[in-house]
Amino acid sequence: MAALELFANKGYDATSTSKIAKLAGVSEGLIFKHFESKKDLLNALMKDAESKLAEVWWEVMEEENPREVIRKSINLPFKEVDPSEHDFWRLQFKLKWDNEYHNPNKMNPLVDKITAAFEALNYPEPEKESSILVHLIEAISIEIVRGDAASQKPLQQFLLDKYK
Amino acid sequence: MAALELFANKGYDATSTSKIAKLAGVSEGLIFKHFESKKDLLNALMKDAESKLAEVWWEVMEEENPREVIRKSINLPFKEVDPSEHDFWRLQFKLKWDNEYHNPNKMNPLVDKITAAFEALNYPEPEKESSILVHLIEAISIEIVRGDAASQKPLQQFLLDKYK
Amino acid sequence: MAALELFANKGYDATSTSKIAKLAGVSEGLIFKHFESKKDLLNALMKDAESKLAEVWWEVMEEENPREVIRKSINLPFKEVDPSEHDFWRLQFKLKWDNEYHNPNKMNPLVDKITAAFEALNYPEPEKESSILVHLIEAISIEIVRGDAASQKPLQQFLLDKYK
Amino acid sequence: MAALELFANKGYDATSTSKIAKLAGVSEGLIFKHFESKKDLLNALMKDAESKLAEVWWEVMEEENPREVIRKSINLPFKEVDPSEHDFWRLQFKLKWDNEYHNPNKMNPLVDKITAAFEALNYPEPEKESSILVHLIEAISIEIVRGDAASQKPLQQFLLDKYK
DNA sequence: TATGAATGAGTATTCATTCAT
DNA sequence: GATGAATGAATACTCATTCAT
Repeated sequence: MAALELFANKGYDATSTSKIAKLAGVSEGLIFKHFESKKDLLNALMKDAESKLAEVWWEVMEEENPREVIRKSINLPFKEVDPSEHDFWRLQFKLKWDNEYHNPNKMNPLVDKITAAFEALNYPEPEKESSILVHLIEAISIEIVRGDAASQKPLQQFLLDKYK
Repeated sequence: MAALELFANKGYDATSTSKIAKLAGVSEGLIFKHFESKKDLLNALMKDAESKLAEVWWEVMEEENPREVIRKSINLPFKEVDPSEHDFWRLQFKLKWDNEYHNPNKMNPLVDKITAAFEALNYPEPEKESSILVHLIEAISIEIVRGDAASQKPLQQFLLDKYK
Repeated sequence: MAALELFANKGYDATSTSKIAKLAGVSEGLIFKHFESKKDLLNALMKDAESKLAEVWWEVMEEENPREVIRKSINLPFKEVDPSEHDFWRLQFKLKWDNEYHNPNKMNPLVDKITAAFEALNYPEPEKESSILVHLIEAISIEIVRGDAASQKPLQQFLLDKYK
Repeated sequence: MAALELFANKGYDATSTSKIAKLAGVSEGLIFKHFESKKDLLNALMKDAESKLAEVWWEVMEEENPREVIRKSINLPFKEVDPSEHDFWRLQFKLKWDNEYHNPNKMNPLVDKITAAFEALNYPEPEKESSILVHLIEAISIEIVRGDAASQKPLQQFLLDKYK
């Protein structure tokens, strides 16, 4: 959608409803028939963030074999997605900087899953191992949704080997 | 300065020049005597980013001993700084999302230095090792300037041990 | 009707067609099937003002006995009416302030009838007597439709005595 | 002022800030440097209503002789005023219909003063006499500020004689 | 150096009205 | 007869910027 594209690229505050309307090819008034306010439009866009995260994490979360949990986690950022999805995720990461939208516990389920995997594999400090791996997954994801997949690709195999 | 505080907390677009003036306790007109435009004010704030980076990296960059390079790099995010500096760095990281201000090569000197260190230590894939360590350093820095130093602190010793 | 209630309470300009539609429980489009425009809706509401006035005045106008004319005129504002009618009359009085709807001759028939009565009773200045009594009738009516019947009630008998 | 003129003639809701600005020959923005909001502008206009009322009533209120109190009260609506003042008073009367601005006790001081006068003159029902006279004064005032002074003028002497 | 009055373009949002279904 | 999607113009208000003092 037009709003998603603009919010993701210019930011929420720098995107006027008139620009959204123009890009979407509709009248400005129509936006406010669909959404109570500009903020509400953003909220609607963010609404399915949780379910989308769950969907992306699905493969990891249902995995029982700890070694596979690690492997699949590392692969997460490298999944090929419809590039239009990048807008969505870019907006997600951007809003981490907006206190109103930042939920520091959002990654917890994944962190816990990976921690359990490291535990099962008898790593001496599973929480810290997990914390670091999740940092890496996020950092790589950010570079990729920002458009720099090429520079990150080589890290995939490298990490897979490292954590084998 | 007032502008830095507001830009860092609310974002550039959500911060009006009138709010800056009010918080700074000066007239709105005065701002435009000092800076040509609001953008110019932001630029001035960002101006010393490079020199500040260099300053922060100084210890690392002048180090000759590769093992020490790694150690000092890991310690970078944990340096105690005047908390007012957090505004500055928070703004830096925030603007990474603004294409106009994002310079993907900003980290290069540090990356190169760390790569050379890993090379000297005969790591088989020094570039990738370096790339990953820098990702971690950035990820940890972000959490810290966002206000969550506590959760990151334990990672310091853990990383120091891991890379010893 | 919903429009009458809103026009009478909030005023014509402060009442949007969407609020009317919502209160009436119909679609906004429907309003414009029934009325050409918002103004036309107001006109329709005002349409029967004249006939309603005539109806209210009926008792007075058909009276032959001058003393009875005066008595019945004084009683006019105190007639018990369906309180939903207050919306109608409140709107009437409110629109007196709108030049487009103010008709300074609206009261003429009543004024003339009362003047004739005072004449028949040999009052020396029947026009002025009439003018004043009509002022009083209107002033009392206004207070009553505005919701303050209690404070006006005592004036009824007082005036009846005064003009006996 | 421009706002007063428009509010008095078209009504508060029917008067846009852009029309006010245009009539006043200033930019729309300037209005909001002087007043926080359109409502605040109206409030500012109404602010001195009380002091103006007191000023107009002054002659009556300070009078000791009851006969003179009545006489001066009757004369109140007929005082020659700068016709620009009519805008002010027209707005006052108009806002009586706006619950937010209607203060039913506004007339109390005058009512009380006149009641006392009728009492001193041994009228049997001073409150009702007062109530009626104040109704008349208001009704006449309304006609005059609405622009119909001519039709009301003859009532002045008539009332003076009646209450002598 | 500093103020504060002034502005034109822009903001989110609401409005009365239209029209295809 | 009725709906609901759609719109262009208007609304109250904010913005970054200018300039006389």
